Amino acid sequence: MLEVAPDLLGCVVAFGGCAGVIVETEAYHHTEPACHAHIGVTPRTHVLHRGPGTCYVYRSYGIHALLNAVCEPEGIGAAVLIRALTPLHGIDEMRLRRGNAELCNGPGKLTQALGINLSENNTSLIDGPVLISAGDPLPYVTGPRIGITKAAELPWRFCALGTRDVSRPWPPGLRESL
DNA sequence: CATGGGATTGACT
DNA sequence: GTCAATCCCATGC
Repeated sequence: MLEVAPDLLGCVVAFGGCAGVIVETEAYHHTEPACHAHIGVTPRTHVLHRGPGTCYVYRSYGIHALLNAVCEPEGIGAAVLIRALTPLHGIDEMRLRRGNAELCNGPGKLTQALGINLSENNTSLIDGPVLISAGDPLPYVTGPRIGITKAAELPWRFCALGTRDVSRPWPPGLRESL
């Protein structure tokens, strides 16, 4: 889990003609209360227990879809939240959905840019429709996770260095790495 | 069956 | 910096 989250930095996520390089992730594990799987297996969280390569999409604040990659073995509830991408392909299509705002520098923004919604929940990240393919490792820094109220002190946020495409607040050291 | 909280964003003071 | 928007689902009566 804590290996997979930084490993995903530099990987490519693709959906419907659009693609981007992952530059920011956060790790969630059922042993800590910020993870949805912490409460156990329910109709909502069973997706988190289905094993590596499963796509978990859920709606936050009633508005935004957040994209996760399940990565612990089957039966262990855990996932990596994809928080930001560097746009790679289909940028025109992303702009149609996002307007002139930033395209992918936030978990709710990137799903809107790629067109991912709740119907992609519980699908395969290997067979599609959402695809994640391996990429070159990126240098990164760790920090506390963003926007949560429980277990906020765990340094389970992973940000690639040398890119402006991560969500705010930027971690210390990012600005200097540009 | 009613209620409340949430891994966010964008607009506004 | 603050705040509302708004849907899904877990929880409690």
